[in-house]
Amino acid sequence: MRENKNITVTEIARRLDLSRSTIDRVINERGNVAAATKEKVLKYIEKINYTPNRAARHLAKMTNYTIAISYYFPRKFAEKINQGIDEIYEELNHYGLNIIIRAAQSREEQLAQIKELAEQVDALILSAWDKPELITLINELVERGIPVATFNRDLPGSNRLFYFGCDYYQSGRLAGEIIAKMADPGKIAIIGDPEDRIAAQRITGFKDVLQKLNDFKLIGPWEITQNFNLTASLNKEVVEKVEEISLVNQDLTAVFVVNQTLKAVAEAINKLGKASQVKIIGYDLYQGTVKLIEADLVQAVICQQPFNQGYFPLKLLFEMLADQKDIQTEEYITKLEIVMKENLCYYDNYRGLS
Amino acid sequence: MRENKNITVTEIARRLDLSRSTIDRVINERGNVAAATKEKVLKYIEKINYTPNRAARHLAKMTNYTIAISYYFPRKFAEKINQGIDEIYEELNHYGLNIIIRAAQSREEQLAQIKELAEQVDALILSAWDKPELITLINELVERGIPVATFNRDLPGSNRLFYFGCDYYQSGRLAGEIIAKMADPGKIAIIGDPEDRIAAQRITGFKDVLQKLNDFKLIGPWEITQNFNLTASLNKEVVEKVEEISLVNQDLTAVFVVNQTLKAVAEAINKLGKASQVKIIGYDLYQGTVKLIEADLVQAVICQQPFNQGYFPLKLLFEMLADQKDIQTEEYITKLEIVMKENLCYYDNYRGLS
DNA sequence: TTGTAGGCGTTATCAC
DNA sequence: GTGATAACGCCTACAA
Repeated sequence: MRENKNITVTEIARRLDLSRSTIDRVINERGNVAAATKEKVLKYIEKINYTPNRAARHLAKMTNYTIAISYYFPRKFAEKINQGIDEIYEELNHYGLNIIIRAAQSREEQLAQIKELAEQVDALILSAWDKPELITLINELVERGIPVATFNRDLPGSNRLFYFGCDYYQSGRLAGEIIAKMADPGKIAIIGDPEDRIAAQRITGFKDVLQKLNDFKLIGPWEITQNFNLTASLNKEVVEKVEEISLVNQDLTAVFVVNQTLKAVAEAINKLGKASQVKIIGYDLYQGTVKLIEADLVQAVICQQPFNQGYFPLKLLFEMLADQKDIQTEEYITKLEIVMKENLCYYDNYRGLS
Repeated sequence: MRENKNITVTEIARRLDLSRSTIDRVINERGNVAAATKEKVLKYIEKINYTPNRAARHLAKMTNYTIAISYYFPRKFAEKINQGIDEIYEELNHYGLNIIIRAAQSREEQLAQIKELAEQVDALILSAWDKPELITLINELVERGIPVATFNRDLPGSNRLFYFGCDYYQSGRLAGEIIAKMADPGKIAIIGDPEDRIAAQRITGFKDVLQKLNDFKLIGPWEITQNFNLTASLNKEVVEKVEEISLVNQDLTAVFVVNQTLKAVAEAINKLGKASQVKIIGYDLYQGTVKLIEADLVQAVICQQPFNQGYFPLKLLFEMLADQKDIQTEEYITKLEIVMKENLCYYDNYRGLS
């Protein structure tokens, strides 16, 4: 049984025969309290397990914090992030949370936006590509006392307060396990850009799981540049590349797609009539992915809780600013979720909770 | 950009040249307001999109609601439920939420507990087995104005306000899909008690997915009574049954375990040296399940967000009571999550968020 | 070093 | 019908 004792500062003051402000001084460490008094108050507070009433505190302080979020994501992924942002805004705007969202269309635009945002916010949350210039900027902000957190993509080398997102190495391992359990013995092609830090981590994890199994031989990775706005020509390039791979490797039984070319890859395999023979695994739900899973062209996709990635960084930072809550860890690692046909309904346009 | 406008009742009163009380009467529909005045106020409120400050409201109302939770679960599952309960208590106890948890050791004990709880709470949340007596009791409570919600196990035929938990039919379908993707062609044994409503739903879903595939033949279900405290003798009974099934069906390639006998089943298959040939799928993480997955004796397990099942029913009911928020649907369906070796770390002793 | 007083935005009670 | 006025628990001057 958890019960609200409802003891107030006034009540404590009455019982200890002191004034409310003295209690307040002790609680909020404002100084100017006799050692003996302080001791007495602390002891009593400890004893009755007092915690200040959040509603009253917010009301009295009338704090107002503006937190900005900057990212550069594919549309469908951004939508899910935004759902999380909307939810936490709904919960906390009455306690003084203001949010600025800046969705960039390119990496360059993003850097400019962050510079601009820095002047008008109490905290910053961003998902950005590694860039020495950006790291310097972030460290400057932190120096200036503006807390910065990263989400989805961490920024190694920077002094960001914490990272909220998935473990990409582990997500590679998970993909490896799924393929090992579903694919027939044979060759597995890896599609992705190992120049990209995150893709590289995934590929490493993937290899670590599969290389010790005798059933499979890994080929690739084939570099296909990561691009959110898959153009027709790029799409064609992917299709041709996959066709070639499949032709050269007749014993191809799986494709591991690390970037956003999942749709093109699946279409190529399907066109060759090899859909039932070649298993395809990828990441995240982008435009078109849903249909591929429904059509059994893609066996599974690994997701990383985009809703939470929008929701929690804001919550954590706001509670730090407004309630002096501590950040518990510098890495909040999100769950890796396996999405297949029969649980797809919970990930695509899911209007349920969390 | 989402920004806090911070318009107060006092401000509205000033602008409309009325008193705060009048504004309050309109907002909270207390009556005694001239039609014209009311109209004017409503229009203005609509225009500026006013919503009352939650902190101030909580402070002024000083509401105090006690919500009780009653369940009867295996230990490890209950632990996860409790984590969710703790979290929401942490968040809302300052706004007047008190919680009573009653974990029963048997169905009979649970019924008695619910009767007792009914006298001292503002709302009730329960996960209980179907029982005409219980349905009558619940309906009585609802009649008396005490909202009742179900979680994990719904109570069909009752007037509960909402159900929060998973779709068991769909969880059966998902198990079917996983097995279809992982198992070699052959026979699939179903272990579970079809007398139990939930097991029956899972089995139906499972069959609906697999029966149309030619690769597999379903056998069973074998009734093994559901029991949370798997005794040594029951364990032995399961092992013997599985050995027999495996012996009679040499082309057994998968076992679908609907109840808590997962560990016994896996041990039996392992003892027969058929672990690599026979894939095993089950539900939830119980004592011992983790080790089975790590040892590749169980391929995957389907989970249903136990944390959320503890967290959200309380949140929803409290916000209904304290903030007059509406319950949006009478069925909040939780995600079905696939847990395998490489994402097991996020489900077992996971100290991350959500 | 300690105490007093007023206010945050809302609700509730009373008087006009 | 309407308008004062006093809470709720905490914080922040300012006074003693």
